Amino acid sequence: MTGSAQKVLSEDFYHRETLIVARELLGMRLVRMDHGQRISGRIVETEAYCGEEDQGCHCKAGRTPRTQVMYGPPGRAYVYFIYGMHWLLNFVTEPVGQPGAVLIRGLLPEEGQQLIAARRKGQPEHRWMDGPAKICQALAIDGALNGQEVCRGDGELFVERTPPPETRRIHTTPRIGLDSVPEPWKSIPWRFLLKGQGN
DNA sequence: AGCACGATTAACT
DNA sequence: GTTAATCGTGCTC
Repeated sequence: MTGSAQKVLSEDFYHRETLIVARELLGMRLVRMDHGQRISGRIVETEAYCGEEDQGCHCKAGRTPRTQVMYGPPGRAYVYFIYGMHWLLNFVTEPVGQPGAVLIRGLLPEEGQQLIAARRKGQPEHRWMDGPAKICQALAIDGALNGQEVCRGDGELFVERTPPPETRRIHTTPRIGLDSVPEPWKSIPWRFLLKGQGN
């Protein structure tokens, strides 16, 4: 086993409460393999979507072709299309049969800047991946990755463990874009942000 | 078979 | 602060 493989978050990491996974993903390094080259960034913003009871979660509709992957094993990508033009990346959490996912909303670029710049044409570096759809654009992520394992170092997409950030750098707010979702789901603070370096 | 709406973004004023 | 762009999904008829 190589050194880098040991740093890759395994299925066990995702096989936990969605809120825990969303919080602990902050600071970790998301890696996208692009034709043998690494594109990566530190995760600085996430949101938790927690099962059928959560009226902000797609799983409120139950098991459908779209939500199927969230009911499957953890450590998979849930990638879906929205607003007729954008892809969004999530990681599936919780045991099989218990749906949940963490939306990746913000990354600070670390590797592959040249490749990112080519896809985020004309944008300044601090705007490259400061939104969930921008991440998918920068990392060339679309529906083809839906359902793929993200807990293997030899995959196209995975996360590497980093030293945990200081607790005081972690902030929470309500989730974004759930205006028509009923309370308490609309206001519950399930958005997690890592502050303090570059944001 | 048809339709309303959305876990967004960029480009406006 | 506002708005258009654009289409898959899930619900209704």
